[in-house]
Amino acid sequence: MDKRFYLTTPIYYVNDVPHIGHAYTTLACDVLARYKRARGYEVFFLTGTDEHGQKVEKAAVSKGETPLELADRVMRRFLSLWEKLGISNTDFIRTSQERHKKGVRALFEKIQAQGDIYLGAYEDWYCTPCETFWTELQLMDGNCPDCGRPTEKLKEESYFFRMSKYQQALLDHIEANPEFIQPRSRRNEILNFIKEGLRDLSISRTTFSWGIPVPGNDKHVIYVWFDALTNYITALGYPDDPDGNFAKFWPVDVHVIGKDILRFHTVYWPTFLLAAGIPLPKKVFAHGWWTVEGQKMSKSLANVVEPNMLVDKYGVDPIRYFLLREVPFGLDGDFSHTALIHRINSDLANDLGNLVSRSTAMISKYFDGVLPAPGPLIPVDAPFVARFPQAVKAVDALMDELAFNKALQAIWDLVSAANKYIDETAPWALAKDPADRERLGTVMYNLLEGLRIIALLIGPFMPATAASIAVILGNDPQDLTIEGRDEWGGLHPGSQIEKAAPLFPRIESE
RNA sequence: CGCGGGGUGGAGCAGUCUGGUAGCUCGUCGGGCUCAUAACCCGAAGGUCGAAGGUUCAAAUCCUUCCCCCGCAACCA
Repeated sequence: MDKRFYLTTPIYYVNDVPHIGHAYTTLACDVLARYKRARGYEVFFLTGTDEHGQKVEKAAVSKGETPLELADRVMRRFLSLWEKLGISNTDFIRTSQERHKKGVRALFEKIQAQGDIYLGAYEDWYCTPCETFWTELQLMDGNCPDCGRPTEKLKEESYFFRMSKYQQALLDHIEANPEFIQPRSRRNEILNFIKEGLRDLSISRTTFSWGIPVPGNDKHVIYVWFDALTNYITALGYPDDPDGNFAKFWPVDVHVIGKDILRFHTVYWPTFLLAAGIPLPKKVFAHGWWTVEGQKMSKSLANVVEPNMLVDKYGVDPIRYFLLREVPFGLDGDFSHTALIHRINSDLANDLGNLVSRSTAMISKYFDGVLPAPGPLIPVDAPFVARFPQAVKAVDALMDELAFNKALQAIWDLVSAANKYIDETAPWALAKDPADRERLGTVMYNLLEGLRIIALLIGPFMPATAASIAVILGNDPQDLTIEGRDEWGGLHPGSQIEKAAPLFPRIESE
């Protein structure tokens, strides 16, 4: 098996400041990246910012700064949020960086050299905010079919990419690779779109200058999507590949995106790559959107959820947990404070936090904090112990499907089982009779060993919590490796167990 | 014929692709326990799965028709 894994977030457009949607995409990738690392993979986890285009140019002008100054400013907000959320990206690419521009030019030239880019003229309706051209047929009452705003008729000299030429090849690829577009409903959407027929795509603009000039023709800048999508290979070093990352990590294992940019990633990008003779991504996964308290997120409603504020109020791990647990990845979900508080109190404080508290309290009380050696298992132990290897396996499969909420469910089944195990074995009763000393030790060992494995599995989702539990168990909090440590029996009898302070205080309703 | 999402016990949802005893979380009610963050464990009540028709030995799940609800200014994952 190939122990390398490359995954990406979209690069975020600097015309907007970070909100919960950006955080969601990036967190999902971070969890997957951490999981794969814990499984012994060499992981390349890329995120970054998309900085070119007319909208950025206009926004900068209106604020009296240069586009690059604006990009610098907004880019830093993304960086600081990622730091705050514990994002473990390998690289951060900016489309204004020379390494990127160089790669974009190279890709453009390569496709051009083989005859799939030609200079033509464009006469169509242009929606400036969407940066998209529409044909007369596509317009709705003369307005942009996507956003409904007015369009203007533009005749523009433009370079075109022969996307139509790759229609069949793309269809064949999608048919032959059912995993390519996830979830499946999205795949059908795209198949229908392609079957309606692909037009050649305009891939240059002459109406503004903040972008990458077309090689050999300074009047044109390269279309922002051609520019932006290429980040996925320029970050690896395409075309020169000085560090060997491109050879090592391409094709990408998964592009994680929001559902709004599906077409760009499953039609435009793959056809560019086909034309350039570069292998296609293995998977594109489009997740759903968040509403807020039942309503669409919007600036006018002032309900855009600001991730920094959330983290300050509730802590990083609870937010990471909530976003990935609450909603199946791929479907839309609703963000509400009551749901968040409920998750924190119920899942984190009552189930997990309390489990850690009661377990370590008993070790402390009955064994002075020294982990006893387990004796023979009796029938009540076996099903409990047997759950763990099953769950480990299930979580592994679910992570590969990006089914984060199901993976967390599977882990929480273990937490519940552990709480139930305490109830069934009633250690407090065993503690009363010295004759049950060995039995009590067995129960306590099984409990703490279960906790160790639970903490390992939780690690990618809640790194700080996993580290805290590791400390409590006397393990190295820096090392959250799962591979090779997920088998039953990893705790050493005799090690010192700390009596834990509450991991997650309950949030009392206001 | 505009597009998209949805209608499953009180609430919020999964299950629908790959038909086969209707499931989860919360809430409610009852019980147990006392190690623990008034946390934990068990049990119960509660649904003709929007409607009608069809296919089938069998349909929440497939097909047909219909009804209802939500979103579609901008921003954007």
